[in-house]
Amino acid sequence: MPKTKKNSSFQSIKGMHDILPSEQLYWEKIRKELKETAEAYNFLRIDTPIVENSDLFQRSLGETTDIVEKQMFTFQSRGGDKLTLRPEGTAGIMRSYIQYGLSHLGQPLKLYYDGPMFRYEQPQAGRYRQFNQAGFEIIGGGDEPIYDIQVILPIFRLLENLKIKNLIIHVNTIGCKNCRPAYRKKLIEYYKNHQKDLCKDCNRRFEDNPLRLLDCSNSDCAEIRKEAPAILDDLCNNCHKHFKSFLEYMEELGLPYELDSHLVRGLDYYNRTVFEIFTSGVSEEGKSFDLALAGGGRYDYLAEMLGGRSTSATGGAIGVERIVEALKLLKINFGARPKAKVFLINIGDLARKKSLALLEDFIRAGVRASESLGKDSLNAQLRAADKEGVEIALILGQKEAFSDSVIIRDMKSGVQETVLIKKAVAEVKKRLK
RNA sequence: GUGCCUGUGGUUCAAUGGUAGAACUCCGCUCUGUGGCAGCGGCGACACGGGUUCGAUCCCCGUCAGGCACCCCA
Repeated sequence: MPKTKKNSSFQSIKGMHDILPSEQLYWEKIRKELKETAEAYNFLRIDTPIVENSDLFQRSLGETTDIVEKQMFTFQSRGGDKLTLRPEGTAGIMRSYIQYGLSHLGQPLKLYYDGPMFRYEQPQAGRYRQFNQAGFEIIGGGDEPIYDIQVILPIFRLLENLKIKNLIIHVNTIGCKNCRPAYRKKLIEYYKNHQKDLCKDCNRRFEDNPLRLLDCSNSDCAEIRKEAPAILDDLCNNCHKHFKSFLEYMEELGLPYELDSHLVRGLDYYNRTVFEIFTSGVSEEGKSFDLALAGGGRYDYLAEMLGGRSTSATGGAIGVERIVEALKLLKINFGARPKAKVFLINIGDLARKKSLALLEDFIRAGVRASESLGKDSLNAQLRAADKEGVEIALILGQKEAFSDSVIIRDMKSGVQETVLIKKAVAEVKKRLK
């Protein structure tokens, strides 16, 4: 047969990765911890669609944010609606909250979720175009800082339970609609005099999003920033009290935090408390890393922005791929997948027919069993059994098939015994004890 | 979107301006009813397109993909 040369083959879309069987242990563990943590802290699960109206994100995230300007996967439906693959989880949840009047479920309402998000970005380490976030939201019930803490706590505990070390919570406040505009003005005022010394990115930020001037890493800009007004000095009374109280809770709980006056989140819907959680360290290969694992903040204006009643809210999300990345860097493993205990070997047509039914008996009895029905030789099948590391092999050959019996072979000792097929499950169970 | 680096079997790596070799994995045989070891064998690759050349996997350009950094963020 002449070989046909493939001149094209499919591969996954840029920035969208497969989670292969070899990685699934991480994901299973994370999902399990997420569910347990969320339930321990009384959060209710919510799942919202992956696709929403583009307007939902435009209005909630802000027209001039990077996400809306250039990172959304937007398309038109056959009906002509402009739709977008969700770039984050909060907007959809708030939409659902308003749509179904979820305030009736009680206030505050604590919700959690996890699922894929989409952003059209340049992929690199720990950054994908399709990625998974797990998040916690607390909606309604007032804007007390204790709710900010109640979002940070489960996120932090979840990371802790996954054995991720060196966690540090960067916190800041970005004020409210009363004090932020004044501060913004002051900031612009200050930077206007230094505009010519700023890097070109900062000149762009100056126009679009002045708060972002605060986290440029350019050394000249950093120099200028030293003298820049700090928002902490310009908070209104309420915001000041709010943040102070928030910090007191952090202290009280002994959570490792760091005041980071440059932390300003990119999305418009945030106000007051903002936070990001990092882990850092040195991998076994000697590579040092500093990973942002989670982030969030208060978003008291979002409900109104979406046409709902004014409702306080706060939340945060974890980047699941980032966690997997951290677990790999830290060489954290969670044990192996449970293996099959029994391997069923068959030789000959009659035996093969009977072995399938026998396999069913084991599955129904809750004994993990494996087989290699496609192989013919006893050797090959024993080898396969050995590779799977089973304790017991069942050999169903022609002779046995005729007498409705089967050989039970202890793989370690090599001791064998022939029993009737209908007694096989019971006999094997006895041995596995 | 920008800059730098990189694309050779499933994986990790070689070699070469005259179309490629190994290790591991996988499959088979030795062993047609008894595994692990060993020996032997098999499947399997130059990302794609164009250019230079008698001839390109190698040199050049483009595309795509990956890595890193910026931007931004999870």
